[in-house]
Amino acid sequence: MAAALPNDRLGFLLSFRGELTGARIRAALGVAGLHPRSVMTLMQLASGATSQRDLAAAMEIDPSQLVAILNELEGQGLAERRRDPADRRRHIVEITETGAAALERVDTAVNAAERELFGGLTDAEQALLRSLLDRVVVDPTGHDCGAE
Amino acid sequence: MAAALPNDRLGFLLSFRGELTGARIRAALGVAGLHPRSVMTLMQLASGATSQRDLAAAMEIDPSQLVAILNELEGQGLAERRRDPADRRRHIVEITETGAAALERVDTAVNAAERELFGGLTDAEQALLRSLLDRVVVDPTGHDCGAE
DNA sequence: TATTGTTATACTCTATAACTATA
DNA sequence: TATAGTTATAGAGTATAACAATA
Repeated sequence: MAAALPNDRLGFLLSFRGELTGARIRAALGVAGLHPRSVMTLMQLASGATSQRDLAAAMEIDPSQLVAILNELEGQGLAERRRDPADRRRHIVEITETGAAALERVDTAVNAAERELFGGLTDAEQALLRSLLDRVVVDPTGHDCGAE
Repeated sequence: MAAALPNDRLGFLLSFRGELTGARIRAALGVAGLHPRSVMTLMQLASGATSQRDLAAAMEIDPSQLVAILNELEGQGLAERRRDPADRRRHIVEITETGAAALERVDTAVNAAERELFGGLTDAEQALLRSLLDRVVVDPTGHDCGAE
């Protein structure tokens, strides 16, 4: 018997809709002329200044990848690196006022994107969708399923 | 004011859960030792034989990308190419019996993955999630969101 | 001249390891 | 010796253009 078609499967549906939603969100993140990864970094920095090591850990990326992102952000005046006087190996990374302003423009664009994506759902339905999604993939531990 | 944090936004939640779900599904697709793209190709071929051009169009990938996928599938005996006698430019692509058997193993693995992902939800809740997801991104006009 | 499949090229992303400067 | 940041290199994935065979 034929295997179930992708479009009939809830897992595929969630994966594909998530991909479309991600693409729409990423397009909104680009309003400030920034890469999505740069915006995600600014969002992290908005919570407070940190070292590059901690920042990379929070974003779950390798510290070496963060270098290029921060170079770009610093070149655009959206973030700043300065040496930690207490440990001169460390960089303290901070968002600038310009960076915070860019983040606000991005925020407005993301709000618009979400209205567009979820505008067909009532507030109650959006809350329901959120609660259902929160109960998916509840236990990612156990199998790393080496998709290598 | 500070921008909303990613985790507070339904768009980010859907995107991230979709990504996790996709990773779990792709791991399941790998049970037959195949790349996800190869499995997706076999799934398309299960609907019937086509030319490479039509197959690429159905999968929304470039025909040149399909070449490597079919080389792999043919090398493993899971699909076959033969010239179309009516138009010798064309290749007719078909799934083999071995390919169909591999697809069934994959199907079983995907079923298991979906039980794992959505097992915390009742059947009614799964149906609800499906219907809510179907109503997201209902109007991609203006943006190029052409999934299916 | 147009179309089908193929090859070649280039660009992005990512993962990893080696290097520097500090501790 | 260990750590923070940086640089360099290689791999996967993808997008595009050029190409040969056929119509």
